[in-house]
Amino acid sequence: MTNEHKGFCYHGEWDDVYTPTSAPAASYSTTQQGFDPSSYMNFSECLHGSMDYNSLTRAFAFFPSSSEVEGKPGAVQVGELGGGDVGGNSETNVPVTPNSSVSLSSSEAGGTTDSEKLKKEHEAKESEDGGEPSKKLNKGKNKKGEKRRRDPRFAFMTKSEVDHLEDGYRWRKYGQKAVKNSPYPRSYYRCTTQKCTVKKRVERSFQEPSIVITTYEGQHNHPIPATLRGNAVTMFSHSMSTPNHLGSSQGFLVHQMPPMSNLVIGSGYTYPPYVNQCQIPDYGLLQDIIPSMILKQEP
DNA sequence: CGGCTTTGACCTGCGC
DNA sequence: GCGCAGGTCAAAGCCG
Repeated sequence: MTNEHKGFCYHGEWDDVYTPTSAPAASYSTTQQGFDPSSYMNFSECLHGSMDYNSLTRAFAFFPSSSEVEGKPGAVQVGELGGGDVGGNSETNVPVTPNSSVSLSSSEAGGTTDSEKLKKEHEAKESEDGGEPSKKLNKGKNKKGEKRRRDPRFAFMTKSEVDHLEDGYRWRKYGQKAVKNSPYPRSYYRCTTQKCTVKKRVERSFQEPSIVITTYEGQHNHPIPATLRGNAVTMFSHSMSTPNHLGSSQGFLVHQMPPMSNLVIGSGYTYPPYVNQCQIPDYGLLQDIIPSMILKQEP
């Protein structure tokens, strides 16, 4: 069988989860302007702590569309990205790409938008953080009544017949849930490395069952285990960082990033919700980009 | 026996 | 306040 990397990718923070069952009110579109190849990083860097998630936004482009969110490929829902806390990754001091631009849909341009709503939610959360915790987890976690922290995340879509794609790390499945309006369950994985809190969710698009949506949450604080088959990570890293591949991949960079001027990394850490999503709209030659590590084929 | 998956129960957040 | 859905826990079972 064959697996293709679908190339959709986004990253964000907790609530900006891709949820095939929920439809956002607003849609965003991005322009197709210049791209700086030097801003690319490889996938292993994405997964590893050597790269921060904001860099990822520079490495990919993204294109969330509300009309596509209902489980279609490349459809993502982005939510709040603020919060000032990125799961302890306060080192996210990312150089800003100056000449990015974005064109927003009318729903974004005026009136009450998702971003506004999310901003309000963000403000509510901030006020909540500053005040009394309204609710507490009481299952061992958050024993001190701390509000649950949410790590930055990114996700990508992969055309694959296998749900759990090899990415170089070792994962332990800790849960599986049925997803509303989807016949396919969502699986929850944790990195098995001690003290590594990275999680990932794997689900299958119910509209395109061949597409696997993988959402990573958090950053690995350890090297990739040396148990990879065929040094796949190296291959992947090379592929992902080779401009020729990018150039030949038929629109790997079709979509441009939103204005980075809105991207404030650090203490402020506010940027528009869509900034953290990225998508590779063309699925054609992504096998050039994605190595066998991810595109591994099952017998 | 250790590591992993499965699965039901439980918890949290959110919308109505 | 209630119900729903997502997320997590943890016991039980499986497998090498």
